[in-house]
Parts: sequence; structure tokens; C-alpha cells
Amino acid sequence: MAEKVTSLKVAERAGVSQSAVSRVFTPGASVSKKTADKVRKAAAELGYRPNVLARAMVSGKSRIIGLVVAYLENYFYPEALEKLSNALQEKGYHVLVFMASQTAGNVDKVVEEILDYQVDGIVMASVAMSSDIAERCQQAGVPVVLFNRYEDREGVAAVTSDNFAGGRKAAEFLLAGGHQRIALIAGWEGASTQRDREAGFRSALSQAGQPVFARGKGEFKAEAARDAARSMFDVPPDQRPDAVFVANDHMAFSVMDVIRFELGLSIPGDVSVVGYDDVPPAAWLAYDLTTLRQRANLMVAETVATLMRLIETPDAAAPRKTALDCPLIVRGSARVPLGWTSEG
Amino acid sequence: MAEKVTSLKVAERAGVSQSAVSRVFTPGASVSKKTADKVRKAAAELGYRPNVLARAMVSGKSRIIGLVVAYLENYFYPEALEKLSNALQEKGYHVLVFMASQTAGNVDKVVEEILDYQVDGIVMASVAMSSDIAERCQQAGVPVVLFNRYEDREGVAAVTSDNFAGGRKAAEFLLAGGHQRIALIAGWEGASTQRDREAGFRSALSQAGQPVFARGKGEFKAEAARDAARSMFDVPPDQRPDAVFVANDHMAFSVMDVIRFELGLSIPGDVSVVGYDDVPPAAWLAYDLTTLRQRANLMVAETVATLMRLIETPDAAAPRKTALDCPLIVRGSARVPLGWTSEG
DNA sequence: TTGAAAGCGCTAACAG
DNA sequence: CTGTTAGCGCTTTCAA
Repeated sequence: MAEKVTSLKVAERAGVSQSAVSRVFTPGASVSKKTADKVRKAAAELGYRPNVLARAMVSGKSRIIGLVVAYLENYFYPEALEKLSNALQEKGYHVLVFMASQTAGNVDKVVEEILDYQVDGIVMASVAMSSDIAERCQQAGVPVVLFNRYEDREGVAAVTSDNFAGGRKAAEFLLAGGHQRIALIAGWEGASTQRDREAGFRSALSQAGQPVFARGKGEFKAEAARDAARSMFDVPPDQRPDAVFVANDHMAFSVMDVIRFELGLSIPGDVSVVGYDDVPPAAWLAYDLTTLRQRANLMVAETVATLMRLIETPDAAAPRKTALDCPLIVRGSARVPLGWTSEG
Repeated sequence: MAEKVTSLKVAERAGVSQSAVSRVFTPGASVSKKTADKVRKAAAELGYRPNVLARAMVSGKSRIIGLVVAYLENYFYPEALEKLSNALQEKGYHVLVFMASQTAGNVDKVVEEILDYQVDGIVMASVAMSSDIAERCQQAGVPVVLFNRYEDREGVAAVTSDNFAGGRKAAEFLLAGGHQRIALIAGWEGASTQRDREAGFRSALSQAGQPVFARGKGEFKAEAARDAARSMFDVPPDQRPDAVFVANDHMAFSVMDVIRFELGLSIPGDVSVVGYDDVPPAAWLAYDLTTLRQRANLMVAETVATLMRLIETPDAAAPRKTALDCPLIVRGSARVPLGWTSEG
């Protein structure tokens, strides 16, 4: 392997000082065109590129963003990851990925590791944050943005969709469809998204004077949702819900599989199903799932904007919590009330 | 934000030299238990953790692996990414992700950026590698492993499944099922995976004296596959294939949608479908897709092993190309020959 | 086993 | 505008 090409080598070849080389590669530094040309020429000949790590050390800015994810089985996240990585790349940042199982201590450990890399910021997708760790980041001066989760606690920025409103819309749609026995398969109780979706759902239902006919625990996992669906629907017809709101699409698919293929019921003939997220498979015709769309584009854009604001002005006002509107995408998995059209 | 805690601060508090602190945090360095205890105590009190970047600068090892991906819509990759990241994390490495569109120059640019981070190795998933860039990495002394692709060129390590054998199995299964008009929807021609799958498929077919009844271009994209399926199947019954091998699951789903929901044909009654990858949705009952399983676990394990070998012994023998066996998973989307059982 | 000293490759004042 | 001079926080000789 060839010798390492340093700025010093380039400087020698170009006949300038080493700092001149540095300046040429530092946007906004003052260099004469003549020097710049000489340096660029020498750099090109040598194949020189600045060492990002060295730069990070002295400048204190690594241009690395740590990303913690725990849940790539939910296809909302690959999409988000892709968009996030692209958006950050455009701003000259790169993403260091850390997988975290939702285990208690694990996330904390992972965040410590992230901090070791002197990241400029952290995005936590679908993971909860202990206050210990929040403080640790604060004290390290590293801004954190929660993605698709939030903490009630002050001072932690978060970007979500408006899950409460989304839950309401699901219920309203089912109500308008004339359903009488509306059930819910909930996600993992530890998630703010789950809590808000259920709260919104319940609020609309009770406003209409209807109870939640049945409630299953899906934990945001396909397996758990399948079990929940079995005990919810494998019952005599008169005890069976005629509609179910499933707290995310990932679970909704396995719920639909149980309803149609294990129990031989028809969707939406016997049961209407509404999901949440609008991941790509929701649009596949075999599912054709009516669902609340989380707009990954917008959520990512807002996340990046928030992060940049926090990085550039660390002493800014209290970090913002954003909740983006969440359109109902009407497809074929739930009976459509007369005259109702999709919001998407 | 509190002051930065450096090894020097810890040294002062522990009453030892700064290098003593360094040694305590360097596995395998020689320190007395007494010093170690003092240092650890001081470090804990101060919340000290070594700065990975500084360490990387002097040691030349960043413990960062660059990962280039281009294709997260194919759900084989999120799975692989998750497993890869986990496996690497266990070995004390972390993954810096770079999204690359398959555009010609783009990958090269991305790899340059990766190199700027002084990564210890690079994994390229589903992206081709120009020989320019291969040389660049070589000269920078950074080992590269191709994941789910290979280059014919010597000297580039690669991990794939045995796509030729897989293609053969697909054909043999369809043949054994008694199909007379077996078609193919191909992936992107630039990919070695596509070429091998098709070659294997053709080899078994011609060995049985059958032609490829029809061939569509799916490009590994759902949209393209949909169009290909439309023109392949929306024809008079006697010109219609009775079976189709689709070069990956991602495309197979949209092909199935066209066949069943747009054209009202039955699977496997009118048409048998076989895919490739065995991504999670292939097991969802609404698709229940017979497919060749790419064992992400094994592929990732092999990738990590290869990478570690290359990192630890840079002057090792010519990098290895591995092709892992690929079992046929028999489900309901293709007619099952009598007495045939799944390999998975 | 330990401390002192010399950098890793770069940026950021500071004079000139 | 440009060169000189200090480091960034750490590992690693080299003597002691």
C-alpha cells in the first residue's frame, strides 16, 4: 500500500506552507486563486484528500450523526433510514448506525458508545431514552432528536406524526362506515406512539358513545399480533368485532392473514381493518390496506432541520416537539362510507 | 455543557501520568493492578471515556466499517444491515452508512467519502465496483468485501449465495411440477446475481430440452416487473406462460398482484410463481411465495469473517469469493411435484 | 511497571 | 493573503 498522502506532502509539492493546503480545503478560508490552483494541482496529482478524523479532532466537529434503531422489521424504518441518510449526506454529514435491542440497559450502553465517536448529534428512532442518558448527552453537548417517539420530559426534541389525530381518524372512519363492534390491537405500551394512537382512537369512539369492543396486545410485533387476532376473531360470529384498528401496518398484515386465511373470513366483508404507517406493502394489492400515512419525507426533513438548528445554535430555546399531520389513505381493507375520499 | 474529560484530567485526579491512564484503557498494556484501580476510580468519578477519534488518529485504526447500500426497498437488505451491524458491533466495530444510487459516478464518489473517514474496511451491498475504486481502496490499504454481488476481476472478496445453483433449482422445481411454458422475469442485467440466476435457470431448462417460454425485464424494480408481468400475462391463454421464475421476491410480489388482481388468474392454478431471496413477506400468507432462500445470517457471518481476516492479515492470500448454498423453500405459489419437500 | 516526550494530520489564531 | 506556531486527545517508543 502506498504512503499516506498528507497535507504536508501536498504542501511540499506545491511549494507552499502546510496551512495553505489546509485553507484550500476549508470552505470560506482566504486563499488567493494562484495558491489554490497550485495546491489543487498537487493534491490531484498525489490523490490527496483531507483526513476527516484529524479535522474532527481539532475542530471538534466530526460531521458524524449517530443513529440508534431497534426495529428494522417494521418497514417504516428502512425507508426512514434511507431518507435520513440521504438528507444528512447532502448536508455533509454521515450516519453511524447503532442497532439497539429495546432492552433496558442496552440503549444506554449504545449511546455511550456513540458519544465515544464524538458525534455532532444523535437521532434515536423508535427507542426510548432514559433521563440518565439524556443528561449524559446534554453534558457532552450533543443534541438528540427522537424520531417517531417522544418523551414527556422537557428539553428533548422529538419528531412524530400526530398520532392522537391519526387514532381519531381511524375511529371516525370506522364509525362512519357504520361499524358497531370496533376493536383495537394495540402496540407496545412503552411507546408514546402507541399510547397516543390509542388515546385518539378512544376519544373519537367514546365521543360517538361507542365502547372499544375488544382489545388485543400486539406489542408492535407480528407474532404477538397474530396471537391477539386469533383470540379476538376465533369466536362465535356474534362476539366477533366487525372492525379492527391495528396500531401499525406491520402487525396489520399478520392480523389480516389470520382473518382471511386461518379463519376464512372476508375483508372488508366480515371485518374492516385499518392500520398505521402506510409502509410500502400496505399498497400491495394482496393487502390493499387502509391506513394512516406517516409521511417519512416530512418527518425526516423535520428531524434534520431540528438537528441542524440544535447543532448550529446549541443555546437555542427549548427543543421543539413536532407532530406532523397524518392523512388517512383509503384502500380496500375497510368498508368505505358513502362519499368518503382518501386524504392522501 | 461541562468541560471535556480527557485522559490528562483523569491522570491528575488519580495522581499518575497521562500515559498510565492510556494504558489502563488499552487492552493488553502492562499496568499494575494498583495503578489500574486508581485510574478506573478516577475515570468513573469523572465519567471519562476514551476519545475514539483521537485513538484512531494515532493508532491508524478507526474501528469503523463503511457500508454502501443502494437498495433498501428490497427487504433483504434491511435484514442484512441489521445483522451486519450487530455482528460488527460485537467485534467492536461500528458501521458508517452511505446510501448510493446506482448511478455510475456516484458509487465512486461515495467510496472516496468513506475513505476520508479512515475506515478499517468497506462492505459494498448490491453495488458494483469500478476497478478505479478497487485500486483506490487497495492503495489506501482498506479491504473491501462485496455483499450479494461479485466482480469477475481478481482480488476483490465477495460473498453471495450460489445463484447459479439457485436458478437451477427454480427451473428443476418448475419442470418437476410438469410445467410446459416456463417464463422468466429477469433482474437488472448489471448484477452478477441476476446473470447467475438466469444462467442456472437456463442451464436446467435446456438440459430438459425446454426453451425459456418468455422473458421479461424486471430490473429488480417492482414497477418494471409489474409492466413486464402485464405484457407477459395479458395475452390469450394459449400464449400465456404456466409458470414464471422471478429473479427476486421484491419483484415477485408485484408480479403476483398483476396475475391475481389485475388479470383474475389463479396462483398456482393458472400460473406457478417462484421467487428469490425469501424475504419476510414471502412467508406472509397472502403471498405464500415459493422461493430460494438467501441465508442472511450465513452471508453476514461470512462477510464479517472475510473482512476480519483481511483487516488482520492485509497481505493474506487472494481474497476469497464465497457462494453459499441456497435452499428452496416450498410454499403455495407454485404447484408442488408429488413427494417434493422443502429444503429449508 | 512507569513517566517523559514525540508525534498522528489537521485547523486556528497570530503576526507579518 | 500567507507562513509560523500551537495544540486537539491519544498511543507509543524510550529510558528510568
